[in-house]
Amino acid sequence: MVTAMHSSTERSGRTGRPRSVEADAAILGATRDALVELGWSKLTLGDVATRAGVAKTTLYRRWAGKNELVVDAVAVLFDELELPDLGSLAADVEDVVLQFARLLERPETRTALMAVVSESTRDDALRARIRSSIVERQKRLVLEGRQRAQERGELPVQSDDEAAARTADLIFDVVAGAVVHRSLVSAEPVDRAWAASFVRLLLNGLTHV
Amino acid sequence: MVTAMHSSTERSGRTGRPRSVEADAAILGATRDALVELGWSKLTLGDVATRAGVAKTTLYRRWAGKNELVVDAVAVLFDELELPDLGSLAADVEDVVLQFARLLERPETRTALMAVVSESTRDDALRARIRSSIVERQKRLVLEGRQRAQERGELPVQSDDEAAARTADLIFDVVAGAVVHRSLVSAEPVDRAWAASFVRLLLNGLTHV
DNA sequence: AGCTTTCGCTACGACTCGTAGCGTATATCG
DNA sequence: CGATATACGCTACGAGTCGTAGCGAAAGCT
Repeated sequence: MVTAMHSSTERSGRTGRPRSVEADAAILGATRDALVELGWSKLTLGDVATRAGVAKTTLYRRWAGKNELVVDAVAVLFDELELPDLGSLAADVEDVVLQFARLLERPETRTALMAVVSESTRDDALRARIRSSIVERQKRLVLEGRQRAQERGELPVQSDDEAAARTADLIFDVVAGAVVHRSLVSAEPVDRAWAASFVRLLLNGLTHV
Repeated sequence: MVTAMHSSTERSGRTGRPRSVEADAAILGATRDALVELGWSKLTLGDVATRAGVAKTTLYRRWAGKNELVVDAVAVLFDELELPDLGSLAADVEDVVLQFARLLERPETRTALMAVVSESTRDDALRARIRSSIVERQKRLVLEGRQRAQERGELPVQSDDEAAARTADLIFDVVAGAVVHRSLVSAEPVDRAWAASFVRLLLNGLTHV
């Protein structure tokens, strides 16, 4: 393993000089700034190092390359997403959709997210990193929403655990995929009107409109 | 305008030596080959030129850069998609979903599609190119499917034309987004089982399962 | 013919990459 | 305290890519 976990405290048996945590924060912040100003393709590690007030070699000591660095820099932004309790499943989902859309409107995430996904198609380690630090973390929103909807009686309880897990994955792909496609590919605004019609489709289906 | 249209015949008032159409085909083919072997990030225009048996300068005379070249090289693959008539809306959609998934399994499209979308977030001309040569062209599948379903009585006819257009766009984003997300982000297989449960969700909704 | 544009080729400066080597700084361990 | 171990900043480097310029030759049109 080239790069170990960064966020967690691994202050165990290590004996030498510890890595500066301030440098870590400065580098990730500088990476986001550079993404905003330059975008993915024109971002260089040398530039990030200068912005962070850090030597370029320090960057390479901590991250294997641009891909890994950007994933870490962007991942934290997704943790801001929260599922509110607005009284109904439709309202809850609609709110999260709008939150997610606002996140995708930010230049950092716009330019970085699809780029790292593209890179991950030829790099298994990178794909695993994206999954664990972004995708898998946000499935909590689906699980929480379903739990609440079941308590309200809006959704039936699935007895089979495996089937329930598959359904949750399906919903996640549909919601995240639709919002990403609308926002980044179709390049049309995800506003309240679109979110409302999407949620109606998601809950009632095409034939029950 | 740096690069003019390539596909259409613009054999009008031009007076000098015409551009070689064989070169065009060779370049686009070489681009796809290079995408398969190297992936987006390691693909270089010099390498493509060598593969195509063409001078590097010829490439730059026709395309502004890597982005535009790859969009043209990949766009034609999407025209292979066809909407079959299997008797029911569900069966038709399921089949297209599987076709689309197979297209996304190919290394060329896997690595290129998300990359150019990422680049397009900072390049309006590129975004327009993607829309006109890929996205907008494939909406035909949605329109055709709806038309057929309405004739079968599976879907109601929307009298308001604007509302109908918005619905078509919504469906397109949901279907394409879900398949792309499942295949490229979640990196899980889009098999018959997944396609079936997705179509069930799309037609009946979460609450009518 | 003459004109116009494309072609292949070579060469170029500018830039980025990722690494190596060095001396210095800052921690833990005996 | 000294010894050890690791991280740091800095400089320098070869390798590779970019996009462009300049040239003579080729291939169309009128």
